Amino acid sequence: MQQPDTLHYLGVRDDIAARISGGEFKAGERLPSERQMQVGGGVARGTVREALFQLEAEGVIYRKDRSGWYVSPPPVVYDPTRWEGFMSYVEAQGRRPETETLSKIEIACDGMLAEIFSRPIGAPMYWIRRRRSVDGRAVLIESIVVDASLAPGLVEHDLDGSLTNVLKQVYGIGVARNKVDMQPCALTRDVAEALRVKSGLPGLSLVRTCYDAQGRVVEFDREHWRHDALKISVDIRVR
Amino acid sequence: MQQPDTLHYLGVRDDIAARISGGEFKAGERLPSERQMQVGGGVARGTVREALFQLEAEGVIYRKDRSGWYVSPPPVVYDPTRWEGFMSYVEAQGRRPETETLSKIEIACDGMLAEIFSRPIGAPMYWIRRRRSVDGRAVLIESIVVDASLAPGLVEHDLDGSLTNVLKQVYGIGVARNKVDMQPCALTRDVAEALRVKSGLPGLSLVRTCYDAQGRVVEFDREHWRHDALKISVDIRVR
DNA sequence: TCTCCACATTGGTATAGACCAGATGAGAAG
DNA sequence: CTTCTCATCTGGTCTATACCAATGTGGAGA
Repeated sequence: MQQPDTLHYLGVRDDIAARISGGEFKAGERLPSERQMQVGGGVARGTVREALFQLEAEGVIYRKDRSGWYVSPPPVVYDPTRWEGFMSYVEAQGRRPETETLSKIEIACDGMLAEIFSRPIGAPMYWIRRRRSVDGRAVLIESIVVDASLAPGLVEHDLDGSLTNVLKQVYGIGVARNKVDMQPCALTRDVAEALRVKSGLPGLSLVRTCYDAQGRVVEFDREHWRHDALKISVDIRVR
Repeated sequence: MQQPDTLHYLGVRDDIAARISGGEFKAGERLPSERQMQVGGGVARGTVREALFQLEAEGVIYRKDRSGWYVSPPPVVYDPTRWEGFMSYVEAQGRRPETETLSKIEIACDGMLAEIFSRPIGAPMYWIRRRRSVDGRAVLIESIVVDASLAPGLVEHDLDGSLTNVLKQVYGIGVARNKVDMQPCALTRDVAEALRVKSGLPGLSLVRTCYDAQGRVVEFDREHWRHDALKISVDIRVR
């Protein structure tokens, strides 16, 4: 059965990939179960899974725990040099953005935050955790910290929309500088649970620090994205 | 042996991670073989591999095919808004950059390139393929296309250094605009082979289009990075 | 009609064993 | 001392099986 230059799992991979690109399965649709694909190809279930992992790494398919494998929708394009928020750029791409606030509490500034915000340890901070979705699929978890002294009562507001808008329109806080760090990572337990994916799945970690015109840190934001949901595009002109 | 909330493979993962952060294994060093770790923990080899895959996804370790698992060195920081080339920013971070030219040939402009470069189909182009390493480990494969009419005889030069420098100093071509797209991907067969990694490993695809002051496309560059070798950092001020 | 529960299905984890091909290193040959 | 060969070690692939836990479904009951 196996040819020397055709590994079984790659054969199965190509098979499934062809059926997807051939239109048999469309974006968002469910694939047949692992056991069904197994009997079709005459291979062990582990081999089918190997092929599915491959396609998952490529961003072609994704899984919902114990529900099945689904065809991935196209990724969202993100430009870190633009000021638009999530809701705005997702919508501009013809997709349906959604934000859920998972928690919003007041915390005391710890050592790391003290350094980032240049505030004393123990100073009040707001900590907001949100889940954002595109077309009904959760794509990122973000963990935002805002200096409570700059935006008192922030957590009383509805934060299921654009936080940037609230900061600007309610508190008059504008952002003058944005520092963004991005790094491939594995999604850790708490994030993976909130995204309802398997812990350890590859993802993209995005850390954003926003400064106002006075150079004060306004917002510190850690985002964890599904690796298949995002495409980064930067357009730079000479300064 | 197994607790309900402690999966075997996560236990093994934590074990290995602790030994790495504890200093037992240092960056670049080899871990014990899978079979050795198996007997130590009293688990099946598949379970040990599951743990190793997890650490690989996290960027903590990497593998050399059929040689063993090694501890990952820290990633290189890349800022797409800066004009520095690879050689320059890697060196600035105290690492040792290296470039090998795998091939450099003249090709005819195909449909896709014609559109990108705004040149007729069949126009002469140079196609350069290079492998770049940090501290002796191959981290990316790049595939560069340059308009041959802008830089005649380019491939006669030594390209094992900075291509940007050659374009500027020999041909007087400067870059005025840079468009960079990044997307998590799986490393496909040819790239994986050149990087000597397993095909399908997660990576980062980076596509760069360079324009000169007249808006002509000077260079079109596709880079495929190991996912654990790169960290992206962007610092943006309001325009 | 709606709700709730039991059950079949699905992916997730784990074991054990087998063989292959590339990498490596030790030893033989020059 | 160098070069070549070969046995050994390593990860890579594959099969087969088993059980678990979450999901989704359909039927019973309110």
